[in-house]
Amino acid sequence: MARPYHHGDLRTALLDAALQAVEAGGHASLSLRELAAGLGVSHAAPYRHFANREALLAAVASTGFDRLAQAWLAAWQGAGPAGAGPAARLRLAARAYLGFATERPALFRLMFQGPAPPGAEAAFAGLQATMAAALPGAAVAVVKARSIALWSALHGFAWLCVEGRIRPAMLGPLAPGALLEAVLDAALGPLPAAPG
Amino acid sequence: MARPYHHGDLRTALLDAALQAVEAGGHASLSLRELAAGLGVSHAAPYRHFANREALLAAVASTGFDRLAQAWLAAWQGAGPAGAGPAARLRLAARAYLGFATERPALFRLMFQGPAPPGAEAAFAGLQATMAAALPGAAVAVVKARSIALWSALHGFAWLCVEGRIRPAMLGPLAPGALLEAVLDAALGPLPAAPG
DNA sequence: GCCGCCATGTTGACATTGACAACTCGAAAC
DNA sequence: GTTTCGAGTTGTCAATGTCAACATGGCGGC
Repeated sequence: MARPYHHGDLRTALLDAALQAVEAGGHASLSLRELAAGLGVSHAAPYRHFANREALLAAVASTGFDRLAQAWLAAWQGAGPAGAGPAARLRLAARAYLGFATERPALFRLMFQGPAPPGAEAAFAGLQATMAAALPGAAVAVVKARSIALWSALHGFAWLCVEGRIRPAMLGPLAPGALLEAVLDAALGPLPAAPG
Repeated sequence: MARPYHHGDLRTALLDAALQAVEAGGHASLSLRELAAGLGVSHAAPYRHFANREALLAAVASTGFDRLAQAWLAAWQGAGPAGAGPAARLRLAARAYLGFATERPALFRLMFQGPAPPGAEAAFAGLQATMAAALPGAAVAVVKARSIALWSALHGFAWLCVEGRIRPAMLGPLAPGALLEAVLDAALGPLPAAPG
């Protein structure tokens, strides 16, 4: 069965393969030629679908943001014991953010480097919407400030973990679980309790 | 005046040039050959002093951590109105961290990518020492947890700013200055007031 | 049913780069 | 004065991103 001249859906095939390659070896070692060879097309075929290497990586990063936003919203909407208050749900979403980063470290690294790909702002908008729901009646400026503070703390902790910058030797008597809770407390800040 | 066969101090010359090149164009576009040509040596000369490109970049990152630690300690030790309490001094140090990141964005990006270069842990140790001074009598585990929470929040905010992920359009009615203060408040957390 | 268009792939080429091997220079040690 | 060896050079190779020129074949218009 000879391959047809036209691949059929090379664009999505490239995206899938690139995502896999990034997760496997990091975006730095991704080679367009290797990718093309793996899909059985010539080394210049990818240029029919992406202007250059950077554009392909940006597309991969974009799908990463879609997944991250999805994970965040799923944790916020679906989960938690019935009747859990916004504070508890926000904490679950924050855990989802950290879980995403630690489960897909290479994708996470790619997502937050270079110019923001499409989807990045939408992901933050999701975070902000949940923060608004957790702070009923708060002023817009307050919600935005708290959202960025939360995002910063979560992102910083995730990044430092993913890059291996928080070494067990640095923790001393502090248990990793306790550290996680302390970081979450600081990141989330004061929140109103669950409504009775 | 013919150049002597031996450069004299090629290693430090390479480090200086690499630092400049990184700050000018980012570490991704740094080329060993270009660097060597700029210093008037052959394209293979750098390999006598650094195992590979990565090793040179790691050395640059290491000096970056030295400077960051220095900036942090200087802000903590030297500055502030006389008699300022630990909380105010810690806030100044935090501002110094953010200032470092925004003034040398490309170096900052390099420093926090890949394996931690020598000097990275010492820089964090400096942060932790100041936190310990700002929380007199606190348990070691508490100091460590608070230090990492502070580091995470600062680093996350700095990174998002440096990468242009916090766009003015996202702020709405929130003034940038107010955002900075809010992030600092959240990052620093509750601290004891200045001693009478 | 035939034909031409053009998106999609292919081949070929080029410059750049990181990296290694083999050679050479010259300053310092003896 | 000779030797040694760190430091720099030349030459080379493979891999890669990118572009230009060409080939293919499916689809719409006739």
